[in-house]
Amino acid sequence: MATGRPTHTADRGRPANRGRGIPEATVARLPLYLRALTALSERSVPTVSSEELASAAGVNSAKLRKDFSYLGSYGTRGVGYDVEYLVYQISRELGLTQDWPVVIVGIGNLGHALANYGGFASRGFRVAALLDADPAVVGTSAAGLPVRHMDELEDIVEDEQVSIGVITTPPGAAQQVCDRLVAAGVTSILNFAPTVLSVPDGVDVRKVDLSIELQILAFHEQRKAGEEAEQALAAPAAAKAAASSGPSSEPVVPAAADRPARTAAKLRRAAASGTDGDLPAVMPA
Amino acid sequence: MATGRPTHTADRGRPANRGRGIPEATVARLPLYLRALTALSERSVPTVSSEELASAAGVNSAKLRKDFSYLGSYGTRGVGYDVEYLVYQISRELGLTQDWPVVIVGIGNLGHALANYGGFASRGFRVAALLDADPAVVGTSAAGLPVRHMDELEDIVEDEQVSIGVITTPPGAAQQVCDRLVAAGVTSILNFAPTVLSVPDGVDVRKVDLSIELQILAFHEQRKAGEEAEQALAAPAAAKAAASSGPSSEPVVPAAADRPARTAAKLRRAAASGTDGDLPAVMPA
DNA sequence: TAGATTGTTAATCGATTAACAATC
DNA sequence: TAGATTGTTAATCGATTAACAATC
Repeated sequence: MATGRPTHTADRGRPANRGRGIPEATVARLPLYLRALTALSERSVPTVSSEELASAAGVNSAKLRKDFSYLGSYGTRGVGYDVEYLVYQISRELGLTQDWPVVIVGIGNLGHALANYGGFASRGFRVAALLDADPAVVGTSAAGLPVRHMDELEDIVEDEQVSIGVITTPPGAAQQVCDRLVAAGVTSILNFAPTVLSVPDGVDVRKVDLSIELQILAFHEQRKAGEEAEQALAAPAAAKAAASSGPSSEPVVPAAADRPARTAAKLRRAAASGTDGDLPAVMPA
Repeated sequence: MATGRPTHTADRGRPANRGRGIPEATVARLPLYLRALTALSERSVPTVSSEELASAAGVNSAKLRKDFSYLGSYGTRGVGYDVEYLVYQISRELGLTQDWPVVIVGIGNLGHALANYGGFASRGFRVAALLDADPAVVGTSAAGLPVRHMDELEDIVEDEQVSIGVITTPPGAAQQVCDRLVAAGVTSILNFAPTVLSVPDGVDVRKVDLSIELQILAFHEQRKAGEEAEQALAAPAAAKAAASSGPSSEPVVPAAADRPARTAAKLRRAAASGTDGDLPAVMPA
């Protein structure tokens, strides 16, 4: 495959960088832009600048323009982007102009929640079937659809041409369900079970993992606590230094000082944790 | 802040690269390693090599060793890593050795699912309260906890020293709920509503968005369809060429050929979509 | 034309990877 | 010691960002 990038031409509708082109990071942001554009479209806003749209999508405008440059030249200098046209182009790029039947396997709390999720149907995705292995659940209904038995998985995938499967089973069942989905012909899997799935080449897996997200937040939260503890310790000395060096417009203790309750909680945590170099409470056996 | 990296020392328990150190990409993988290590620990496996652990976590071993090098030198050359010790070190690094009270706001299907999520409690996270604005929901219970009214939010955050909030409200309510959480002292938010939240500096937001994940899968799925269509078109010619160039051990049409049903579905989709340069069905007004 | 805004460049930053010296 | 495996280096790759020429 050629690695040379084609020279850019500004003709509409002929993307500059098709083929192996669009970076993953850009693909991951296209849905954000699309959502912001859809909101503008509903308000009948005809055009939008990169600055406005970037702000609505929560990114900076340089990144947005770079992202769009991978799709082609869909803007007008001095004016901005045509909202409707961009909605269409991004939808097409993401494959949302076609119908994507999806099966959801595992109809517990989470499966129910997903079946009822509104944003599902709105963007080309259609719940083709809900499946569960539990006879007590099979035959009930969720979001107006009957829950069918796992035995029907292969037939449904074939009959409905399903290429996307959503796994919301308990972790122990996830790999087995994944294997059956893949064997039946599914090539994209969205996995909500906290398990690493192994799949053959050509099958995409994305995972959504509540526990991981919380742990990442906890990491940063702990770090904030540590920083505020340091600031609090440094504050008296700094205040003294500031007092002796005459009037200053800069506050001595920023941000943290005006949120006493929060800081108190964090100091307590910082003291309780091993953040500041305590000996580990557990050592290797 | 000093940018010079301290020289690495191999003493246990004194991480080489603390402070502004650990890259985000590494932080995001620590929970994966921890999960794999916990499983090994439950099986009483005493030590594990980077190769084995990487495989269990679904990454490559070079990446894993690089990741661990940011934490310190916790392995033993020629032997591997002590499972229990590493569980402790990663837990501590992530802040999981302390208690993290969490509030969940919005007790619909998804809120219920999260309240019942087992992985929640197991790793230092504790559901401090379930909150909802709907009087019909307030007073019911989920996962053994009563659903309380939004009015109690501020008191609960203060009393229970909550620093992490989970938003599972409809999108229209998310920003407002977020503002209240932040005003009450919450500094980390996990957002399941499909909305861009704006928060002041010092507050972390992570989002989980089903719709975005599906759209990313659809993008790749569409691309697969396009590629298989190209292969199918190229196949007859390639087969002819191969036939005339004598015996060969390489298959002419790889992968796609042995999954006829799937390929048929994709060819249909490729034909239906604008992938191959059809004129757009929608043009700007 | 003058003002506005895109699309592109180039510099910078951060993440990944393979290879291997250090060392258990 | 010989074999195994870590921790680190350095090369490479991909993503971000600011700046600005192109141009509407």
